[in-house]
Amino acid sequence: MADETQRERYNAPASEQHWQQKWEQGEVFKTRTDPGKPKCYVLEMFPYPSGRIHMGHVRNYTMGDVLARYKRAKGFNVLHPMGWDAFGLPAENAAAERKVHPGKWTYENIAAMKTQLKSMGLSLDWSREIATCDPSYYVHQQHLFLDMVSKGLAYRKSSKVNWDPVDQTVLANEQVIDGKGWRSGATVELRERLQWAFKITDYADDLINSLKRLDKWPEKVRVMQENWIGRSEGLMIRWKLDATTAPAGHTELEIFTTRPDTLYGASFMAVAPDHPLAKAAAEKNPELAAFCDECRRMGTSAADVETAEKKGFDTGIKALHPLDPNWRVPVYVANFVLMEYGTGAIFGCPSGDQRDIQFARQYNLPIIAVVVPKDEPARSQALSKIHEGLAYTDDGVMINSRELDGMTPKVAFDIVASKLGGEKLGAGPVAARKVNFKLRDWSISRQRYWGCPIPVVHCTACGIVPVPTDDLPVTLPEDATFDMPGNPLDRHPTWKHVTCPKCAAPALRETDTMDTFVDSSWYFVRFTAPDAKTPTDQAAANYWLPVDQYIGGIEHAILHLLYSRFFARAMGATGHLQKNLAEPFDALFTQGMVVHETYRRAGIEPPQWLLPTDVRFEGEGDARIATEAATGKPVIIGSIEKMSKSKKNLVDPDDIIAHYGADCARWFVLSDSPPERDVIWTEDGVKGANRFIQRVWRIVDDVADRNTDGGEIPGIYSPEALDLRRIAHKTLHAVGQNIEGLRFNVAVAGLYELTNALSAALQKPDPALRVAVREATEILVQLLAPMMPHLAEHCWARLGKHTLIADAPWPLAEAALLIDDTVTIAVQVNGKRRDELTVSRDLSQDDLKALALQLDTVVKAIDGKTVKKIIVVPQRIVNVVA
RNA sequence: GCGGACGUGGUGGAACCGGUAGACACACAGGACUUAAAAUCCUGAGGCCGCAAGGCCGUGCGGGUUCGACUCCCGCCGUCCGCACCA
Repeated sequence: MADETQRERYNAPASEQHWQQKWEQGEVFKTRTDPGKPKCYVLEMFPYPSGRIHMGHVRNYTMGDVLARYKRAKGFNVLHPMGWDAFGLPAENAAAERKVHPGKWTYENIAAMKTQLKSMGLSLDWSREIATCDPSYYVHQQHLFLDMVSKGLAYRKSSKVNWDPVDQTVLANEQVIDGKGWRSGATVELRERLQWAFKITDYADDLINSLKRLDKWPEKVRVMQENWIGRSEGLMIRWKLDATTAPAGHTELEIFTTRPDTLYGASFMAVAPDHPLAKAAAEKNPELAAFCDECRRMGTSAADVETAEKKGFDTGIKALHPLDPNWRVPVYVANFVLMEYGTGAIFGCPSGDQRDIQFARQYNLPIIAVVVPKDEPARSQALSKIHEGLAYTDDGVMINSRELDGMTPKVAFDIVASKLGGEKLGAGPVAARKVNFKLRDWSISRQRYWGCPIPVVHCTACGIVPVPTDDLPVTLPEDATFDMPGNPLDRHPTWKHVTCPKCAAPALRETDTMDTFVDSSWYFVRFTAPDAKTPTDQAAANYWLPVDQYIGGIEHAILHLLYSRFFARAMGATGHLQKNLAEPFDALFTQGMVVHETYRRAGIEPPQWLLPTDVRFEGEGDARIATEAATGKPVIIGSIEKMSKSKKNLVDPDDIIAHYGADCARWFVLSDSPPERDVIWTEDGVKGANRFIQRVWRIVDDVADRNTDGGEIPGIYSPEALDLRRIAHKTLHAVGQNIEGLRFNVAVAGLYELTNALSAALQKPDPALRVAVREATEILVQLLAPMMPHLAEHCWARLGKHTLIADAPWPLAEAALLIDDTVTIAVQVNGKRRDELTVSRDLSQDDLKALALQLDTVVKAIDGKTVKKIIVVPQRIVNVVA
């Protein structure tokens, strides 16, 4: 037996390199489509090739890898691919700043990050690697695009677009945050432009309804998507305008409402400043025109909206109430009415809407309560609140509403809908039921170089002509310039000048490229057949899809996931995927961030942040004192925040892997914190993980030294051996369950327990334990394998195995060992724990009751009172009620 | 404002379907080994009272249901996140 001083420490960096080579040489993780085997598609959101991986990547890919390796061991044919979301602005910014071509920059970054990912020992099938910037990928995207054009799912529309004056590009609504560009932070302007868009609104209903079926998605994400799509049922109502007051040509005003039941509470109409009626009225009214301009200038940021007053301008126009033509309602232009939603016009019922009541109070408009609680005193309270300016928006009964009085709002809604639906205004009905969505079509045109070219040609004679399939891909020109703002493709001297594919006349190429969200909306499909000549290989797609477990950050909860869901449907409609697939991701998991303390120089404003590696610490716990390593000057230990370049609270995965090894980093990010929550990166935690690795190695080395595998399996195990076997098999069972449920932190805790039990057993010289120790050690190593694959391989070899643990099947737990012969049962008196009993598990309830009642502690607690009843929960508890 | 999640020791957290709260880890304290340190091993620890045995309290707060509540229900308080004038 090697004594402790002789025993070599586990050399992680050397071992890890060795085993990574073995895996690569054996093509261990190469996946083939095999309909004979059950499949499991594990996918982590692919990275943007920024240049270096960060701890967030380490956490994300480790989680996926644990699941992938586990499923492999369980006998699944696992697809676990990796690629690069490689188009996007940073490459162009780098080109402008450093005079390096975006392609060169991107591919160099990919090479660097690929090396880093490989050093993590992930069980990836690198033969399926995809880079979305590669023509071999985007050629298929161009095919998909043209097929979507022919199905009407991609179309051009003139629309107001969000123009980012700094990035010189159009932004999707989703990329505008509080009125500012999501990348540049510049205030976004509105411009009219012809844009390519995807008809995601065609699927609005399906996208919202299908959310119900996604029961393995976080509730939070489903709710976010539901809110984003924003379905509401209501009524379109056309109001006749009083001809003596309305501008010429305007005879009616159509509004959308979800509350037609409150029509008798109407006290005003309001239109958006950009509404045609507002514009027409403004033509003859300079004051109104000025008001509309002022509204347009008003910020739309959250802060602006919150503080902004409800402002309006009475146009003098009157609308005729649809339920009473003698009732004239004034039409205002109001700053809180949005042109983009509904018809850009509303009717205001102040008593039932908080915005309306504010508006009405400001302009002295009538406030008529129409819905109030059915019974007192709630009704009086609601009425007085309305009087104070608080709208009543809950359910109740109709009042002040003539024929609707006494009805519920729901019934009133239906009555109004059918009444007005049956009446005519001109050729059409006065009102019609309508479902409205907040979701807009997805505008994909970007005035950028580093994106997928939109494969169409503009011909003066033929209009928009698709590039013929044989001419695809339309590739990006290499010799673009990046030294000025604007679109490099548009100012390229020759690229856009082509002949029309239809009439051969000189024509112009489309110079817009696609939003990079398009690239990531179908990459998971391409992974199933990355070399197919067509965008998809149906057989492969049918076998592999949907993705069984998708793992990524919550920041993609809305856009990426919604777009991917749309693409699955659009690809079904264009024949690239089976139609009934629809949902691309069966289960979704959103992992938490990696966070770290922040450090800054003391007494300096604005803050000067320091890297953790530049700070020295003295003392422990709360008494820690930090100084700057280089100068010895005091450093303030700040709050724990998401690792970011700006706060410099970064830990470089490369440093950790070089020093402690990938397994250590992997183990750390899996430990302690539940995977959906943030994990705090600490040096102590990493050291703890490293201690555990060394401890496992010592145990395995020790067990191997003792050569215990020669032992005969005894007919009867000693009680101690049986205990160890029980712990091993119970842990085996629990770790499997916990990995499947992605409760990695709980799995880790179980592995610590098994390790503790094993070290305790090793301290005992009992030879009867040898076989059980050997068995428990092998189980431990196999359970560690998905999480710390290199260490596990090393231990496996040390235990004399000549195969890779990566190829070893997951061990089977012996069912008999999962059940204890004896159980410890808590004994309560009146629900308070007083004692415990260790008894045979099949002891009868009556015997158990008798035993419990004999306990001194129980007798004392009963204190002579009559025992009323005794509750026995088998194998858990006895509760004496006295 | 609307929607969602969460609240457990010094810290991260565990606790199956309502059944012994605090597993496991970090930090801490004490001890062993060592000339010393590191490494390793052992022990202790929710709070209060007590030498101890033991007792009382205890999962944000207040109620309720139950033989029994971290878990279920009602009402508060607090933290975090998402959306935001969506008619």
